Amino acid sequence: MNTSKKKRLEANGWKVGSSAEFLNLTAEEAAYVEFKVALSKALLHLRKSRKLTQVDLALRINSSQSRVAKMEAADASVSLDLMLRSLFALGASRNKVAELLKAS
Amino acid sequence: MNTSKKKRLEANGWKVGSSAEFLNLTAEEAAYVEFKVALSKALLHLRKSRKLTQVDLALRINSSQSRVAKMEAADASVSLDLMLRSLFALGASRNKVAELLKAS
DNA sequence: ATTAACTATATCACTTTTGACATGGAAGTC
DNA sequence: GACTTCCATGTCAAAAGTGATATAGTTAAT
Repeated sequence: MNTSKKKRLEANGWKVGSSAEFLNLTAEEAAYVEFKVALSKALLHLRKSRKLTQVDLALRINSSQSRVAKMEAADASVSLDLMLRSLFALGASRNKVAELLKAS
Repeated sequence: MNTSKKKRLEANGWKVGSSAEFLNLTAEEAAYVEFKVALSKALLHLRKSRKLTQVDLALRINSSQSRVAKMEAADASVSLDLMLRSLFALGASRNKVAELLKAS
């Protein structure tokens, strides 16, 4: 990973280790981040397809517009739990979610 | 839902509402729980197939044996984040996880 | 150029999740 | 029985995630 990418990740709150520890974490950490990004895209698309605003969705899940925005930005401060709960709140089935998660 | 099931869920820390609020939450909450259970089963099977003990896995993910046990029990106190991170730590790919999540 | 509607980003008190630890139970070995 | 290995469950201080709020940026319409 180059320095600028590392900087970018760190700037968004992602912990980026180094050396051996870094190498150990990379594969699973990368998978985690990719997974989160896939969820964020799915969320955005599903929300749009439902013709809802971020505020609409926030109300449905008892959250706030800012949190929805962060979910869709795959921000490090949001959990996969919240993102998945949101997808389910938008009516996505478990199978649908599984489908959405497949690598593009 | 009958009373005994409700009691069981509550005893394990699941919040079970009632009346209208209860009805609203059911579908997505059910999807969430089913999702978590699917992950817990996948975790158990993957760990076993790798011939690892709960302690082994705990060490790999910088967690503890008790947390792993709770993950495999789909305990309410564990996040999907931790469970997914664990799956990735066991070498599961995003596609593999998507596959595992399909309803049986 | 204003206004209105929607989204992005930052901060913070409060809540939930966490690893660690303790302990008990189950299944096997000697 | 005593010992070992593995898993289940409870508790708790510390860490991470949360909704709320504020505010700024964007897009479109009049």
